[in-house]
Amino acid sequence: MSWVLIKDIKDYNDREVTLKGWVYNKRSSGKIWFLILRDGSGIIQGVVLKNEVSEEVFNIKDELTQESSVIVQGLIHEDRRSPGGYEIVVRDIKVVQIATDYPIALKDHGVEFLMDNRHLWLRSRKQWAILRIRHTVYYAITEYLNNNGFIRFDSPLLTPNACEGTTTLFTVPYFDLGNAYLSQSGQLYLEAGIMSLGRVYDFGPVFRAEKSKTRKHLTEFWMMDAEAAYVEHDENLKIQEELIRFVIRSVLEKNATELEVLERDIEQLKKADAPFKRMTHKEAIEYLRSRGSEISDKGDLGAKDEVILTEGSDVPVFVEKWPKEIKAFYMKRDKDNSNLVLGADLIAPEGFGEIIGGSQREDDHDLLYQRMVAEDMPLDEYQWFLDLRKYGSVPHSGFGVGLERLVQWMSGAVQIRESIPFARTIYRLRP
RNA sequence: UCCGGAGUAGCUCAGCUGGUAGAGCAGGUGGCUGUUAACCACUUUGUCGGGGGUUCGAAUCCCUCCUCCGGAGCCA
Repeated sequence: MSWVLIKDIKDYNDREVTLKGWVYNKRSSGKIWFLILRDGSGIIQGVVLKNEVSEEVFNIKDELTQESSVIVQGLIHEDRRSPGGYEIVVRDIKVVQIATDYPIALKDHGVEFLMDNRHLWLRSRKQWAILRIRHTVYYAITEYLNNNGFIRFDSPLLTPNACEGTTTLFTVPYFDLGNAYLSQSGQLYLEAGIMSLGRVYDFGPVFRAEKSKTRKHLTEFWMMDAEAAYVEHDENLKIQEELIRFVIRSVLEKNATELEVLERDIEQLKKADAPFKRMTHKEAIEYLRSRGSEISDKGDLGAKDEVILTEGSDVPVFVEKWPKEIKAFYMKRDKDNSNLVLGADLIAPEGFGEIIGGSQREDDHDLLYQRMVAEDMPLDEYQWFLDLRKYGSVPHSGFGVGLERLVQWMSGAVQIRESIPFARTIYRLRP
C-alpha cells in the first residue's frame, strides 16, 4: 500500500493508498461519518461507512479529535459531493496520537489569541495557504535573479553601524569590541560584492527597532537586496518590474489552490502583470494635492498617500527622483537636477504599500564623501565603503524587496504578521 | 512616543441609566447513511484584566496600573 500525498491524489483514482496526516475536522451522520484529513500538501475528505469497515474502525470517530494524528488507508474515489472533487473511502484508520483540547476551533478567534497560539495557528487553512505562497515568492525571486546573472552574496547580520544611520537598531553586546548591531540591510556590503562578481543579491532577515504598530510592520523581516554594476537608474527599474511580474506569474501558476482558499481576487493579480506606472516625486506630490493630501514639497509618502497614488491603478507605481533631503546619503544625484536623487520606491496596488526601495548609487568618491560629512557620519566606519569609489568605481544600482510585504500583497492578507511563520513585532517576541 | 479602541466561560461576544452573569461555538451525552465551519435534543464551565475608591450593594460609576488592537511618525 503506497503512501501518497494529498496533492497528488488525482493520479490515484480508484486505487488503494495510505495517507498520513492530521484530523482537520469530522462530521458524523449516524451510520456514515466524514473525516477531513490534512497532510501538509493538501486536504481531503474521508468517508467512513458503517457496513464497510470493522466496528472498531467505525467507532474511532468517538475518540478522534481535531488535530489528532492518523494514518488512513482506503480507496481514492472521484466524487462531486466531496470538496475538492476527490475523497478517500476509508478501509482502515490507525491512530498515531489523540490530540486533547486543541485550542483553535474552526470558528472566529481574536488576533491576540491566534498569535499566542501561532505554533498551532500555522495549521489552519489560510495560514497554510499564505506560507505556501511565501515559499513560491521566495523561490521565484531567487529563480529570476539566478536566471539574470545575479550571484548570491550573503551579507553579515552583525554589523558595526547603521546602513542608513537614521532608523533605530537592535544592539547586541559583542565581546571586547563594544556593541554590534543587527543589520537593517546588507546593501552596503553588496556594493563591495558587485565589484567582484558583477551582480549580486542577498536574502535574509533584517531588523528594525522601529516602534511601528501597524499591520504592515515587523521588527524582523526578510529582505532581498540586489545590486548590479554598470546598471543605471532606468535599467534598475526595468529589472525590478520584470522581477515583480515574474513573481506574480509564478504565484498565479503555482498557487491556484492557495489563492482560492484565501479568496484572493485573482483578476487583480493578473491585471498587475502589465507595464508598471512611473511618476516622479514632483508629479506624485501634485497628484496627491489634487486629491486632497496635505503633503509638503519635500514630503515622504504617508500610508494614505500610498493608497491615493495607487487607487484606480491595476499595476504597481514607481515614484522616482526624490528630493535628496529625504533619501539616503548613498543615492546618486540626478544629473538634470542636483536637488534630486535617482531613487525609486515601488508602491503595490490595492493598498498594500511600498514593496521595493531602490536607487542608483553615488559612484563619485568626492560627492559621496561630502554627503557623508554633511550628514555627520562616522567616516572611520565607512572608509571601506568610500574605498569602493577609489578602485575602479562604476555606475551601479540596486534595490531591496520586502518579502513579507510582497507575500501580503500576493495573498491579500490583512495582517503582515500572517506572512511570516513567527512574526516579531514591538510587543511580541513569542512563541 | 502620541491619538483612538478593547479586556466578561476554553474561544467569539452580549450584559454597562448600579441589585449579585448570559448566548453561540468548543467539551460531554444521545440521535441521524452524503455531511460541507453539518444538523437536532440535553448538558458541564466564571478571580467579569490587577489594585484602590464611592455605595447597603459594582462587570456596570471614579482613580490607577497592566495587557492587547488600530492608526500616526519611520520604513520594506
